[in-house]
Parts: sequence; C-alpha cells; structure tokens
Amino acid sequence: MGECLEKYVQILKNKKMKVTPQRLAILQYLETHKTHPTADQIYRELKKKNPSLSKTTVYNSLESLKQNKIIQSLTICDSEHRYDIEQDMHHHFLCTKCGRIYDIEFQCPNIKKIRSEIESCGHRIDEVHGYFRGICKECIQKEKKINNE
Amino acid sequence: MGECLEKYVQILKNKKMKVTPQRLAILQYLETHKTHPTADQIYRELKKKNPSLSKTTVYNSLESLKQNKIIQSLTICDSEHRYDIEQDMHHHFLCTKCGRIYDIEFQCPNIKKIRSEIESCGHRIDEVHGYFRGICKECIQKEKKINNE
DNA sequence: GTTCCTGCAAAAGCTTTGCAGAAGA
DNA sequence: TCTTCTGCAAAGCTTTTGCAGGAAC
Repeated sequence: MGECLEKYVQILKNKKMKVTPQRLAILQYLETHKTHPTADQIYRELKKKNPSLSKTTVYNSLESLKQNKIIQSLTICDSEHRYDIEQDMHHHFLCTKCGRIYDIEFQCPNIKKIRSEIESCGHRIDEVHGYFRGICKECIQKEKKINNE
Repeated sequence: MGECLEKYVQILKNKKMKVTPQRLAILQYLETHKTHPTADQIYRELKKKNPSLSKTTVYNSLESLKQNKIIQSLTICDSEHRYDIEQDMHHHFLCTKCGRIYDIEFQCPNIKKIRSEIESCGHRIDEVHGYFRGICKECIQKEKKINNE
C-alpha cells in the first residue's frame, strides 16, 4: 500500500504537480477499482474516509491528472465521464443495460495503417479509441432466467 | 427537395413512426449538414424557419429517430451529443481544438475477428465505434501562420 | 514566501419530465 | 376517435466558475 502511494508520489512529481492527499487517494482508487468509475462514484467513495472532500476537488484533480496523461477519460456513456488509469492502449465494451464497461484487450492489428492514412490528410492524431456497445454476458443470462420462470 | 422529403416520409412510415414536419425537418437538416451537429445547433437552425419549434421536440425526435436506427448519436465529445444520419459504418476524427468531426472512411479489416473474439465471451455486440482525437489539418496550419507572424 | 490546490456556494449547460393541447393515422 | 407528438415550464444532473483560505514546495 505504501509502495503503491510512493509510486504515485513519483508520478506526480515527475509531472511537476503538487502532491496532495486528495490526488493520491484518487489515483489509488482508480488503481484498485478498474471499473471505470464516474467522478461521482469516486467522490462518494473517498468522502467516506475524508468527509471534508469536495466534489470540486475531485473534478479538478481528475482534470489535471487527465491533462498530464496520468489518467484518461472515456466518453462512451451518454451523460457522464468515466475514468481509467492510463495504461496500455485497449478498447472498451459498454453494456447498455447495466452500464458496466469491460476492457477489451484485443488490439486492431491494422491500427498503424489507419493512423498513417489519417495523418496523410494532414491531421495529427493524439488518441485512438475503440468501443463496442451491446448487452453483456451477465445481462443476457439474467434475461434468460426471467424468460424461463 | 421534394423527393428528399418523400424518402424520409417512407422511412418514418416503415418504422411505424408518425410523420411530422418537425421530424422531416430534422432529417433533412442532417442530410444536408453532415457536420455532426448538436441538438442545440439543429434547434437553433430549424427555429429560424419554424419559430414555434421547441427544444424538447428536437430532443424527443432525435431520441426516437435514434431508437429506430434512422440516425445515430456520437459520444465523442465531452459534454454534448452529436448526431449523424445512419449510414455505412465509418469512424470519426475529432479535432480537440476546433471541435470539428471528420468522417474516416477507412475501416478496420479485422473488425470481424475482434467481434467474434468479444462475442465468444458471451456478450452481444450492437454497435462498433472507432474514433481518433487530435488536431486537424486546418488548425495545424492556423497555428503555423500565427507562429510565423 | 509564492504558488498552486482545496472546498464552499452559486451558476451554467445539457437533457429529461409532466402535462395539456394539437396533430397524425 | 385513438394514439402519438409537440411545446411550455420546471426540474434534474453533471460539470464549471469565483473566490477565500490553506497546503505544498
């Protein structure tokens, strides 16, 4: 746990960001909850241990962590942002029934070709996102059970 | 123009949706403005010709058109939905400077493989989305001009 | 000591809801 | 006539802004 925090202290320092308990708590939360939580979920969870925590701080921190490419935000959902510790590029699957987001480890082998195709138009690519929407295994099974009853 | 409207009259009838002037106006707007407009942009533009138009109607119509797969919404941007006439699957490039969205005609040739990989987990895929973020050609050129002055 | 961050309150922005009246089939 | 849609007003949610005090360096 201590090591884990130390890791994020270093990351923040490297980016010349001030090391605050709130930022460390957010990073630690994202590290241990890879469920792509919303700002509100993070806020409510962390407020339990730090009742004076403000939602503004959560928004501010998420924004500056994102700007510094320590985390990324997903704009898959309709109405709210969801956050993810920045890691190897991967895609996402959103269940439109339960709202859960699954990581898809499979990468498109043609991504380089697509990138160069786009960049040959003169655009500069900073981020590549792929996502799928549908109904997840669990929700399909739940539906089946209800139909069989 | 008349033919164009007739086309959408048929599409709505096929989906057993009522044919209203508001819906036709929205479809015609999307047909002639393939700039992935927001609900607000559509509203303000159509309100010019139909001052009694309500924003609620725009939201309602976009939602039911989407439900019936006549249009699709993009959740690329942070805070607002952008709409697109449903057509051949294609990807998008969002310029994070000017906000413009470009269509990317290039398709991932491995999409079938990725689909079957995900579906083998038991999930059901309804939609496939790919998008890129970066700075578009025009914004890069504008930056260069400013730097040279 | 300076700079940047936190937290509160208020505001803003996009979208949804409830409902009465109007229009489509 | 029956159903569905429209439009208004109000509410709901997520996110942003302004600012004073406080923490990090």
